[in-house]
Amino acid sequence: MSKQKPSIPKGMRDFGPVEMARRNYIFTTIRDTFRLFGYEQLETPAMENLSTLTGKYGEEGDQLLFKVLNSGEFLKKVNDTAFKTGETAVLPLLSEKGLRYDLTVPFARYVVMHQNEISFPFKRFQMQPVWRADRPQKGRYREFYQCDADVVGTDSLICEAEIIAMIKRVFAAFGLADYSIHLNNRKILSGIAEVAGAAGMEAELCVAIDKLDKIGRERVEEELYQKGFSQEAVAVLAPVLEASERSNGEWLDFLKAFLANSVVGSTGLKEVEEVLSFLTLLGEDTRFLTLDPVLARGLSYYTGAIFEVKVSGVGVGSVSGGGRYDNLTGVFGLPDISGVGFSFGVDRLYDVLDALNLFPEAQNEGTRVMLAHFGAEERKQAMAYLAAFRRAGIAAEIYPDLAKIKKQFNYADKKNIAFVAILGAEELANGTLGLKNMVSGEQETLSLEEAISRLQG
RNA sequence: GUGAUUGUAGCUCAGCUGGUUAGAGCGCUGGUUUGUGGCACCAGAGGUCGCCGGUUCGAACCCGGUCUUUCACCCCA
Repeated sequence: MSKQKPSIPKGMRDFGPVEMARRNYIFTTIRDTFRLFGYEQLETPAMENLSTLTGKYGEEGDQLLFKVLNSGEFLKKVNDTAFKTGETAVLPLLSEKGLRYDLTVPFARYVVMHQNEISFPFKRFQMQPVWRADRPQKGRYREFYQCDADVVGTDSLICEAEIIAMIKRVFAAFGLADYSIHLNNRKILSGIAEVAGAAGMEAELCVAIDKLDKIGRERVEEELYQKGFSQEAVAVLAPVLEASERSNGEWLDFLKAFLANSVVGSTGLKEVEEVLSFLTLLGEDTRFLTLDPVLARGLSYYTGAIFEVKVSGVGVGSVSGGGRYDNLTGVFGLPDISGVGFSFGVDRLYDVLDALNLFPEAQNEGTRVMLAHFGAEERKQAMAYLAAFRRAGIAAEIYPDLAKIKKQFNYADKKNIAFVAILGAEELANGTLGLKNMVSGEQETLSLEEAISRLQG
């Protein structure tokens, strides 16, 4: 065996103890919030049948799926004709499983498979990694975690209001004060397209319009022309694209007039207003909430509300997003189930909290006391103390090797252990132990009971 | 998928127009200190210069390929 340099696949990461402590802080905060709002946890397998995944994320999405090679003689099924036909013919013969691309589609699959056991509305959350084979870059990885919460089986806009409330709760818990929840509605986008006389070109309109804050009005208009929008259409869109920032109220007034002749558009607007009023009933103000009719988001399956959360002042993309999808389970044979959901991007939240220095100081979540010993006899006695500490609920460990006391202290110091309990010949004879506070440097000689109460304090 | 970019010790990085034995800081190991960590001083270990190939008398340095890093585009958490 030749030596090989250890490495991990592109775009994937290890998480060390410090990172894990911080990630768990994020997970715990989000999980507590989901539970507080009545969501139940679900997990689905890392792999799904490829047929479950393909065609759900558009052509681009299919390209980004990680496919898993069939086990056994995976070439057996590939014959000459298939091989000559090319990838599209060969792929299904080679691979029938793939890694999940998001949590929403597996959830939809789950709902359909278990429709008879589920009582609707069904509220679940799911926190698991997903995989995408795109090129990694800032804040984008090939393996990353999503924390999804979805409700299916109701079209009540209370769900939308609650999603906003949950986002606010989570962000408040993190101490984030400068962020905004962008809210839009797919029907408003449809209405805008309709008013512009480009009813069939919603998708193109969305992709272009969504980039407004990123590339500016002129380049959006350029792109619209490129995609075949007429002069008149772009002219009609002008007041929407105007850079001047409107307040939520101003947007509502503007849209009421702008969408007056569009039935869908007006419906969308009504939905937004209803979400806002439910939010008020929940006792939530509209701080952090930005009406953003230009927000489109990529995924094409949204049919109602659309959310996206951006944190200001850090170069990280959106940290959370979601929306309502009216017919997600339709492709799996269960029509007319409306759902709404959203997702926190843990990895991006991590970057945000890190950049803003918002992680709490690592509290004493590690070992509280380490037992150090001067020899084999002392170590034996230390084992008894070790067990006693643990019975008392004190996180304790023993230095496992017979080593110089200096080395043992060094270990405790590196690991930020608060106390070291020392056992030497003297302590052994007296039935005591030396307890040293590693921060203050103070040391006292105590009985086991005294040490326990000191450590519990 | 397109266009750039990065790779030298465990980590962060020097390394001149190609020249003989590739360096620093931090960390690590040992010692000053056989009952005490952090601080200081001393000593030491540690590198196929990402990998493969090419040019050259000679390559960490130049060229090609490949992997990886980072960034923009597309798209997206």
